[in-house]
Amino acid sequence: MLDPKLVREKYEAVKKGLESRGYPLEFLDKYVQLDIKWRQQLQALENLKCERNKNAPEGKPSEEQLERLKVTANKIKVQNESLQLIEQQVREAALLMPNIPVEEVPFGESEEDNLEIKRYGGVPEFSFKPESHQELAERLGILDFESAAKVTGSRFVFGRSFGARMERALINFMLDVQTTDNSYQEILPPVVVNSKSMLGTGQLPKFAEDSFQLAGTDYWLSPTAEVQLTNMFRDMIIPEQDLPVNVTAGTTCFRKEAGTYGRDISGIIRQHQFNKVELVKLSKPEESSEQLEKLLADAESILKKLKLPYRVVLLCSGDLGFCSAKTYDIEVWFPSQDKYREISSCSSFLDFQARRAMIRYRKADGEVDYLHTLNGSGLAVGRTMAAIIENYQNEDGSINVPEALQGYMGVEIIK
RNA sequence: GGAGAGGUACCCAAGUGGCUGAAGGGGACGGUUUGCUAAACCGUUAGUGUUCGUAAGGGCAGCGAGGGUUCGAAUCCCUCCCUCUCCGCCA
Repeated sequence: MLDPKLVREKYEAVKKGLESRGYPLEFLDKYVQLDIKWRQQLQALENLKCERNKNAPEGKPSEEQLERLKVTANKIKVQNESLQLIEQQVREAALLMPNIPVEEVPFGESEEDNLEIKRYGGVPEFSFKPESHQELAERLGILDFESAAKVTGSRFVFGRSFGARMERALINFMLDVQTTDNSYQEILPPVVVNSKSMLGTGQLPKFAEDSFQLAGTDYWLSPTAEVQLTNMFRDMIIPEQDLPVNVTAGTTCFRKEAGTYGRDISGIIRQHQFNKVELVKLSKPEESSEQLEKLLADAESILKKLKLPYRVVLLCSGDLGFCSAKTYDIEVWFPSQDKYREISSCSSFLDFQARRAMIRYRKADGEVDYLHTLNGSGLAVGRTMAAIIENYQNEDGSINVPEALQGYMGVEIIK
């Protein structure tokens, strides 16, 4: 949620920011109108209540007094109903307004306009035509799409043998690195979350169709551990000296992938269920920009250790996620597709989520303010496995195990 | 799933319709005393949200959450959430 005061006082800046990401300005203006109306109605109600409180009788009121009190009470009731109506509208409008990009975010309309920041590792050269991870994995019998189609449906997969083992190895490896080298606290959260949490991190109300809701309940299958790790701190005031908070979790995530029919239909790039190691930071506002760089470096460190070639792009305004003010995507090289594909997304939300979820901090002088939230994948596990299979393939269809993973896998090669 | 008990401020806890935005205790903080510490005594201690205001400073809300009854609700009624105890079932 944007700071309502910011919208009131810096209208032009807000307008410019929202416009840059393609948000329809009539929605903004509608919100502004509602906000003005809401404040007027609020004042009216509060004046009535003030009057009531001033005239409150000490004990039992006389008949005459009672008559007057009833009149006021009725006025309050009517005014309150009118206020509630507008309040609901203004709240809804506010919850549907996206965050404003920070200054350094390049203007652009789509993926095409994202800014490449850096590349790491050369693109591997193969003396043969590299195969897709799906072809390789199915032949090796480590990924089983047929069973998944039968038991569940499309966009699900069974890992088998070293396919199952590598997924587990990667989760352990990633968590070990993040907890040991980069000092995150490891969390094992529920993967089922309630609507309030989904609202806090911005999955609701706008993106309900992207997640699975458990029938007849207020529960959702979490689409990302960002939801759990951020909402853990909902409605809390954290002492300044405890910041930054760094937490990580390896969880299973569930997404409907509505509207992606036909995209990435083969392989494990886009699944309804996947594992991800998530990194979440809570930061003092003045440090969040620096913390985003750290977060990015923490995510990158996994790819470096696995010796996978990647690049980092800074998302343009039009490609930013709803809550994000600034996002770096890390894209790993997929030889079979001859391109880089997203494997991590590292974002700073400023106080946007903190406002929704009421996550604040107390400064040394006692003042309380919203903190900044950040998160990033460190990394998407299935995609990492796919990238390893493709980048480490041999001509005979066997796959070398990256050195960093050999201890976790117990083998040097999968064949 | 069945039966019961609860949720009040940093913690414990009193409070069953107006004098309660809240007794009492603990803790914390400040002070008196003391060579220092402890003890004792005195004092302070709802943070917060929101709105009006350049500000100073007002207003309103707030006793798990949301509704309702009432001139008036921590207190009565309804729904929901959470915690605990016992029984049943279970990885």
